[in-house]
Formats: sequence, structure tokens, C-alpha cells
Amino acid sequence: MIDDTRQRLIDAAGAIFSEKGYEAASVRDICQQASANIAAVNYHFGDKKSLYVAAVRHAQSCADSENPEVVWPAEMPPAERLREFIRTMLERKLDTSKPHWHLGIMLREMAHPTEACAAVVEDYVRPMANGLREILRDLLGQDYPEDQGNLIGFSIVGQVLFYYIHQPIIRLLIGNEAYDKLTVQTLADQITNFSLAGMGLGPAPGHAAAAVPVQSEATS
Amino acid sequence: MIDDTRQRLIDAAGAIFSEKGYEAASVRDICQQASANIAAVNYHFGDKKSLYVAAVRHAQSCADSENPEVVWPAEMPPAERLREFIRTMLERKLDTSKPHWHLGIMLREMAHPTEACAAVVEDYVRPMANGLREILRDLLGQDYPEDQGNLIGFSIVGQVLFYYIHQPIIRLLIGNEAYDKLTVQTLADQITNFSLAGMGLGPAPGHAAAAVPVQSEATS
DNA sequence: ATCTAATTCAAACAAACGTTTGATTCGGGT
DNA sequence: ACCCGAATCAAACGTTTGTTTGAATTAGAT
Repeated sequence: MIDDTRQRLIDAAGAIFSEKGYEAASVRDICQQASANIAAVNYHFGDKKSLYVAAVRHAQSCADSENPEVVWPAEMPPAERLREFIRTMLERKLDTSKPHWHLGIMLREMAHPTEACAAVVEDYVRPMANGLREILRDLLGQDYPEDQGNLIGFSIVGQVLFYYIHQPIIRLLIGNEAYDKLTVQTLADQITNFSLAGMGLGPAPGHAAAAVPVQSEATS
Repeated sequence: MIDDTRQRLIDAAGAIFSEKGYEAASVRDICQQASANIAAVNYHFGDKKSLYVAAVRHAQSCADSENPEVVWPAEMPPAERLREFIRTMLERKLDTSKPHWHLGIMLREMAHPTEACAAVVEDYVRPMANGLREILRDLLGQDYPEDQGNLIGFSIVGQVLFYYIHQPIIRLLIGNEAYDKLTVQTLADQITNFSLAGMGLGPAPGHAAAAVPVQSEATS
């Protein structure tokens, strides 16, 4: 019970910082939401910035649920591995429970790249790209040109990240009610079937979907 | 020359808003960088928020300096209209001559949407989406489900915007020399062929396709 | 030259910000 | 009971914010 207000401050700070950003979030609002005095943040953390880094660290330590690599069954056909790859990536990116500032930090790094960008690429993006490259090699064959394979990988990942980054625009474009009807499985199937056909491989095997166009599946 | 300070204010505001965010950017800094008086923002735009909205709108609208929508020859087949659509969008987005903060301020709007997002959608995104929808309707037929058409549009636009947004990651992933060999025409053909095949309307991009850089653009 | 409207300027406005202060309350050790 | 440090509180601190004001300046038309 001693450090109760300290923890409440971290929780409230994470919520408000992620919602309004660092500058827009005020210490008064955080303390009010934490049912703490205004001077509590200065007593427990020193200043506003120290509270922010404490909240970021806490959120990061709590968000270790994402596993860096996913292992597929060896006998799974490559088309289904691609579907799982896309579905898993969508699931992680569109997970509404994870803190919202992940997107903000990443987009800021895209606009103003720092050395952190290279670290993220080597730690996270490169392994994921290699995993996708393996799937594409099994799909397209060993002799497929590497440059073409890269472009196809970009086309696939670009489709996924579009729903992650441009969510506000999509909501405004098709309406909130239409957006909320979209499910991860729907998008994963759309992107997978579209991409498989884009590679000239037709819809995924085992599905009774029509041959050429992506027909409407069962809409939830 | 009359509205010179107004334009200087928009440019300075875009740069500072993109770098520091809306709340952290002060109108004093903006006016100082624009060599304008502090009251200029209030005189020309009313308040800080209106200046921000003007900067965001400018970031999207100055790409198409002439017309929000491009008119195609009526006899042009829909597949080639799609190719031109993709090539034009790529050309506008990857134009290296346009200011650096256009991407930054847009990505910040994606992370923390404000009323400027809705303004951009109505002024710029919605007409472009309607233009793409017309092309897709000609490609897929009148009776194609609207929801499915939206998803296909998202898949196409997502591929284009990937190269716009994630340029730092692509450079780190495939190397600068490989990235600099990419041309707008190469990417446009890749995305167009991939997407046409994804809709079941054309051959998949093959190995021997004309993937060689055709022309070198002016690089700064 | 004179008038008029548009534009720029320095100065000050009230409000909100992060931070600090000093008194007050609470709990366990002596 | 006494004391001491931890913790919380209301109030005020000085600074910076966005915004407003009214005079000064400019440019064009009469």
C-alpha cells in the first residue's frame, strides 16, 4: 500500500501519455486520474520526463507477449504458412491492447530516422523479412530472382501495414461501423488470396473459393 | 508577394509541427523561422489549430499542384488506367523535390489524428478513392461487392504507400545501392502486374519481365 | 498628395504549464 | 508518550503558452 500512488501514477501516465502524447498530457490530468496530489509526481519521480520514461519502461516490460519468431510445422504447405504469416502479423499490429505509442514512435522514426531505426531493423525487421523470404522461396522456387522476391515481399507487407498505419483514414473513408466489421481473419484471407494470385499461384489450396477472382467469403 | 508571409508561415509550421509535434511546437518558434511577427498567425489563420490544419492540407494537396483528379482518355483500357493511376501516385509520393516535412506531418496525423485528418480525407483521399473505385468497377464488373472492392483498393494503395512511408527501412533492408536502382516505372509495373493478377485479371509478373531500370530520374 | 484598406509590428493579456514550497497527516521504533 | 521520516496536501511560484490589442507601416487607387 506504500507505493500504491506511485503505481497508480505510472498507470495513469501510460494511459494519458499514449492517448494525448507527451506534451499534450498534463501532470494535473495524470494526478487527477491517479487520485494523487499534483506534487506526487515530483515527489516520486522528480519531474514529468522521469515519469514518462517510467511509464514507457513499464509498458514495454508488460508488452513482452509478442514472440520474436514463430515456428511453423514443417509439413505445413507454403501457401498456408504465408497465410499464417500474414494473419499473425495482422494480429500483432492490430492488437488494440498494446500501447498506442508504439505506432507513434515507429512513425516518427520513419519521418526522422535515427540510429534506433537500424537497431529495430536488425532486431525485428530483418528476421521477419528472412522468414517471409523463406516462405516466398518455397512458393516461387529457388531460381526466382531475389530482386523480384523482395518486391513481392514489399507488396505483401505493404498491404498488412496499410491497415496498421492508415486506420484513421480507413475509418473516415468507409465509416466506423464498416471498419468495426472487419476482422483479422477477413483481412488475412483477403491479403493472402490477393497475394497468392498476384504471384500467379491462384487461391490457397484446400479452399473451395472460385478459381480466379477473390469471391466474397462468409462475412461475419 | 502579398501572401508571402502566409506561405512562409505554412512552410515553417509544417517543418516545426513535423519535428516537434503540435503541442510542443510554439507559434513563436514558427513565426521566428518564418521571419514573421507573432500576431501573423492570428491574422492570417485565426489561431494555431487552423494553421496546423492548413499545413496538413498543404502537405497533401501540393503534391497534385494542378488537379485533384487526373482525367484519363476515355478509350484507355481499365488495366492501363490502373497502371497510370499507380504510376502517378508513386511519382507524386516519391518526388524528392517536395519538402521533407510532408511525410512527417502526415505520419504524425496518423498516430494522433485531429480534425485535419478528416479535412484531408474529404479534400484529397475521397476523390482519389472514388477514382480508383471507378477503375476497379470497370475491371471487376458492376456487380462486384463494394466491400470486396474496398479491400482490393486498400491492397493496391497499401503497396504504393509502403515505398513512400518505409523508405528508411527498405534502404536498410536491401542496401542503398539496391534501393537507388529502383525506379518509379519499375515499382509501378510490379505493383500493377501483381495487383491485376491478384484480381485474377492478368498474368503474374514473370521472371523475364522488364524489371530493368528503364530511365534514371533526376536524383538530388 | 491624400485617402483607404491591408498588413506588420511591439507589447501586453489571461490562462495553463511544470515545479516548488511549507505545513500536515500517518505509522512504526524507541 | 515521544519522535522521526515517509507521504500527502493545498497553495503559490515563475515561466511559457496562445491570443489580443492598437499603433505603425506599407501599397494601391483616387
